[in-house]
Amino acid sequence: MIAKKGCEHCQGDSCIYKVPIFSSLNNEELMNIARLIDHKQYKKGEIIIHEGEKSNAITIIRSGSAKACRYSPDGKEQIVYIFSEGDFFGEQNLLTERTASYSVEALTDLRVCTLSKNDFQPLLYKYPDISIKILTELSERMYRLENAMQGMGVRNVDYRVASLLLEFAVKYGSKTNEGIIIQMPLSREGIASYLGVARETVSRKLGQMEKDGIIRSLNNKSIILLEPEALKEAIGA
Amino acid sequence: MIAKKGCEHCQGDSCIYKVPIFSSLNNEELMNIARLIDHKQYKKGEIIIHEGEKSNAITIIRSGSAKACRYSPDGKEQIVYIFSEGDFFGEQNLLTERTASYSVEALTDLRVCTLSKNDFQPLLYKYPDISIKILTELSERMYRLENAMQGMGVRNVDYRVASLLLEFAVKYGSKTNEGIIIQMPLSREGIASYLGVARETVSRKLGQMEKDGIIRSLNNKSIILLEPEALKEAIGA
DNA sequence: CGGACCATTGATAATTGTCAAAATTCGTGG
DNA sequence: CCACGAATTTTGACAATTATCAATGGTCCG
Repeated sequence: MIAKKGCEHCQGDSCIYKVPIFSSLNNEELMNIARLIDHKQYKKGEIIIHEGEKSNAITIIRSGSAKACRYSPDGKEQIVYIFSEGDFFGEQNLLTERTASYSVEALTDLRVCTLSKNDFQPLLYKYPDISIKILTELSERMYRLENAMQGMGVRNVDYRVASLLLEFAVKYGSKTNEGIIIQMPLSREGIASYLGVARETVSRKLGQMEKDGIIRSLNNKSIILLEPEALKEAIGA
Repeated sequence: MIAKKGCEHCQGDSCIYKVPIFSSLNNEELMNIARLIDHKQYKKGEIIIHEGEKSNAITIIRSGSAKACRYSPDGKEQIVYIFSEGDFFGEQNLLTERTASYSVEALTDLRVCTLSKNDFQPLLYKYPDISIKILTELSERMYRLENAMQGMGVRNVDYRVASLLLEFAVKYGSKTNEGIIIQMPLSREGIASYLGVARETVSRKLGQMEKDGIIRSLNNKSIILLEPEALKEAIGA
């Protein structure tokens, strides 16, 4: 991990310009905040926070992606979020005294901004819009968690795999004349750990979908959705 | 459902005095807000919001409890939250244009306060503390959802039943010399739908725990935890 | 007391997890 | 650019867990 104090290298390209939570502020306000921000870089595989650790900063992703996960005592991993550019984490630490409820690990090389608790809290009072943006974003995340909970509670694995592909198609997909090509942020093992099933089960389900002509797997990191409509139907949407 | 406009019947006992999200305000501020609030009552079993409906108010529970649930097309229910006194819902509607992501049904007779979107939004700007209180509460809920997700993803049913009993022991339990007696807010079917398993499986697991001397079921609505420590051990805490 | 509703139990089936082995993919260094 | 070894993924066989269906037994409340 490499850290840089302040924003002297950003030259108007600071992360705060592209982060939704600051989007309601004007230029001068942004400049003031920019001075409070530290920049850091991580290599793929590096851990940014450890579950259970005390942290005193909010971290905002400038580029790259990361997974947030929890581990059970027997070592099983459950991925709870996938963060990409513009997403933030560590906000719990700003409000409560709770330690991190998940670990965050870089899925790619990662550039982030951090803002310490002491610097951040006054901003919430000074600019109520920031709180409201955060509330909006947390609502969005809760919606996803509720969905995931429902998926794991009452849906079978086919449904969950289909949901995941559609979710990734929106976030990491681009249209081609053959279908939607998805740059998968997770390995098969990662997918398994996101859906709460065994790695082998993911292989089998994707294999079946490929036989059925719904998807085509180019390699371990990209999948083409040949029949997105079939997936939407499978999840009843 | 019975509705009363304003707070003329509350006589200083308005819900806003007992609701955490307003706890940072002084008396005069509370009085001003009290005038914006409507009171409503529901009978056990009544639906307060339907999933998918548009709603323009935040609802705060004054007394009683309610379940928030989602239904899949084949009619399976997944309970995502259980709300009791002081909890609120509908806050998504205040910030986004999204329709309700879950239905809410009264588990007991219920008294609630509601505050309309139009009245509530200005408060967030006027009193940043309210946003912060809501953020804190949402963080709490996300923590629970993340836990639930992990439970459903990587834990077996024994673990989940044990977690539920411990969760309920804190919220709905009282100490006796025999153990902790829990007034269960949910039927066996409700427990099943909260944990994402079949009703029969819950019966079997609780039956096994009773055989093992860990719990004693008094009737369908109350359970005594004879060996809370055994449960804590079962969840690895 | 009776009837409706809810919970339990048993038998069986379906789905998914686990373990082991083979096949593929990936990244590095020549 | 190719080849090689490591890592990841796929496949198969089997086991374990839980869902489902059906019947029985309890409980609650008028």
